[in-house]
Amino acid sequence: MNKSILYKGCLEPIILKLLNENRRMYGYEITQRVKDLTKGELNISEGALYPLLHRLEAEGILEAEMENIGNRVRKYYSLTKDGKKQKSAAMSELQNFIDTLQLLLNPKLA
Amino acid sequence: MNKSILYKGCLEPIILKLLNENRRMYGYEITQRVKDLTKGELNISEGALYPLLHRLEAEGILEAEMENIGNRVRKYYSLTKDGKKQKSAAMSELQNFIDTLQLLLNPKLA
DNA sequence: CAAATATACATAAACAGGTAATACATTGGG
DNA sequence: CCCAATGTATTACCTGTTTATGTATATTTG
Repeated sequence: MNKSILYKGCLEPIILKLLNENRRMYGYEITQRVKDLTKGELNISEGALYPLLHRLEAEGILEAEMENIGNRVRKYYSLTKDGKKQKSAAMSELQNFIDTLQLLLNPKLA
Repeated sequence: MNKSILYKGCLEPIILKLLNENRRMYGYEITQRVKDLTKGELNISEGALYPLLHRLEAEGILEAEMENIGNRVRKYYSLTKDGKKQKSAAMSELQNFIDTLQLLLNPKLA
């Protein structure tokens, strides 16, 4: 039905991966990067993104620094030391998930 | 966190695929088959499975026939003609989802 | 120059699809 | 004889989304 529901639970590992590769990013930048990387397939909504970033910051997985760009404020996020461990765990979980799906879709190649 | 949440939305296409390959299956059989195929990784809970089977039957995607096995009753499900179309749609959605995830995990191979 | 669009963050309500627990009944093995 | 496995089913709850709304600045376009 609604294919976007498939992405439930994927957002966190995606963000951790992007932050691992890019050192620091701000929210809007993440949405655009993801849209770009997925050729428009995946559009992260703000209602999903910002609460998640706040939660990850509260959990000590991310740390944030504000920066003024003209009259605007940007909030840059980056991985903490804990976040890097968390990132590895999240990535292998996601990889495992994909592998398991592949087992289901194509048992013969297992 | 909870990796099982990743599988949200995957249950329907998985069931349609299994029924497409096996002509007819009953609920418990589906849970065991999935557990088997995924080497114990994915355990479908009854609270997820039965409501979904009922919904798909109500939507005309599946049809059911009861069968007595000794003193027990089994409910076999199979795809309707509509269900076979639905199955194709669901499978390509799931494949697209996996491809998109791969784009995110490994942009260089895209 | 006004209007539309893009940038940028944030929050609340509603929703969907799960989990976990519970229930009930039959069957087979130790 | 009890307990695990088989088999269908329902319910309360949880979680991570979507959708809608709000605020504000910057840039493009007719």
